[in-house]
Amino acid sequence: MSDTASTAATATATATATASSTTTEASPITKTTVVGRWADEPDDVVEEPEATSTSSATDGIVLDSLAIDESKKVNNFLDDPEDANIQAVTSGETPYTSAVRFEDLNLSPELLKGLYVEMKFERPSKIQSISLPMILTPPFKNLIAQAHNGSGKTTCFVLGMLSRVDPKLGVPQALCICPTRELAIQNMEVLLKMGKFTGITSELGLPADKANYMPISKRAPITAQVIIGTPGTINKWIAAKKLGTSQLKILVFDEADHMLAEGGFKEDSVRIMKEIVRWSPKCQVLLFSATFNENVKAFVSKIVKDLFKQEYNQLFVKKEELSLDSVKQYKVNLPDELSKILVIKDKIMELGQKVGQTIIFVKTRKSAGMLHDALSGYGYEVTTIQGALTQEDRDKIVKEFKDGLTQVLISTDVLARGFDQAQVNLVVNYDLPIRHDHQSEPDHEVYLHRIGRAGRFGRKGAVFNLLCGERDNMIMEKIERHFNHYVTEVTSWTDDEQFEDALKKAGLM
DNA sequence: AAAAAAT
Repeated sequence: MSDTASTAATATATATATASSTTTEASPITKTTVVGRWADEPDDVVEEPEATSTSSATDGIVLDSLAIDESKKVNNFLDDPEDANIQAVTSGETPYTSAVRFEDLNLSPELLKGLYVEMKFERPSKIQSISLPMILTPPFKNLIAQAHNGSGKTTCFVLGMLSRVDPKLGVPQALCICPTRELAIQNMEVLLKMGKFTGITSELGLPADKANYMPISKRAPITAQVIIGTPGTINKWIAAKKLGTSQLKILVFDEADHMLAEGGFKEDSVRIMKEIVRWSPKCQVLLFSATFNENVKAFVSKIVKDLFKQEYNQLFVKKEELSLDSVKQYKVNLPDELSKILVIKDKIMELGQKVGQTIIFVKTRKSAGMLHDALSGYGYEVTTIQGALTQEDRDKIVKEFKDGLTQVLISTDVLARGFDQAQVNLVVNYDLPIRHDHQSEPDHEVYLHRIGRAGRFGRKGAVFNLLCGERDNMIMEKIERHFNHYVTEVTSWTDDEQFEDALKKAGLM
């Protein structure tokens, strides 16, 4: 806990943990047509009895400069109840004012046009209004930013990259590293759309499949201004001197906690950082994710501090406030593994299709295939994605799902993070996510990312966790405790009405 | 008894 705030200035202020936004209770924003506007978490239920006598001292929200502004009523970081659950820790003297409109950000007319015309955004979301001034105000400080799933983080760093690039300079100036091929592609799609009128050039840094393979030595040096890719390929390009790092102005890690986690992509990511800091010591670093557990948070802060030797800002959300209130979570106890398949066949397939698209998460590639075969055998149409498929197949299956041609997608954790499809209203955990070093412990972060595939941008959603046996129940309980979020039980797995009811209560029917 | 990236 005490680790992170070490470099920051130290005037503490608390965020009011008890949300006071009870005004719009009658008409929560449930429309699936919400565009580019933070529909926001509904007002809070009165759960936790005493757990919230927040110890301000340990939370360390430091709003040194902001506090000054506050007296002038310039910023609304603290006044706005909407922002109460994002904690800002700023360093140094730079004052920031949260952006009420995109016009407040000194963006180029081309970029504004992209936001309004192409993206159809209206106003910055919460994380956007807070983080964009931090990203775009000189001196360009590094930023470690946590925000809820589906709250618009991608826009923050894509806008950051697009506005830092000098269009006249035909060399790589912005680099974004992602954990999966799918996420890199998705981020590139956002970049192309948002940057449509800027003329800024970009390229994906992904491994080529066999058909398009070209030895790295024969490749021409990269001249695109923005590169988005996966760590292996980016490292390869840098090592082969095909990707110059001397003009880089901004470096982004999407899903940064995973990118810097032990057993994740830590080594690759650190290598990229070291190479870049060597040639572009003033390069701005942005680390974004919905999750930063205490371990990773400590490491991430340390590496940013040690390597880049610059001031950095931080935005964090308490884990108890990370579950989306718009996504209703359920658990179903089942007598055996076979009934998991039956419950999906009899309940999920029927009901799920009525309320939108569904993603079913499984633990292994093998169980993905087994479930797929079983459901196909029953005559249902499902598609499956996992990392062992060819790149071509992966792209095709994602595209079909995004185009709405398929309704139910079985996936390993390859899509657990970042995958953005507004029509996904239902997530099923066929297996609960568990830590691979301690099989009896849940992987809290993966759980949160998985359920965050539903309820994008304030939309309604539901999650069914399929439990089988004492161990599953224990893991579920640990997850509930960790996020301080009760998961409702569907008591009879054979009762149609209970499932229908659950979806109704989730606001989906 | 592990996902993913990539060699």
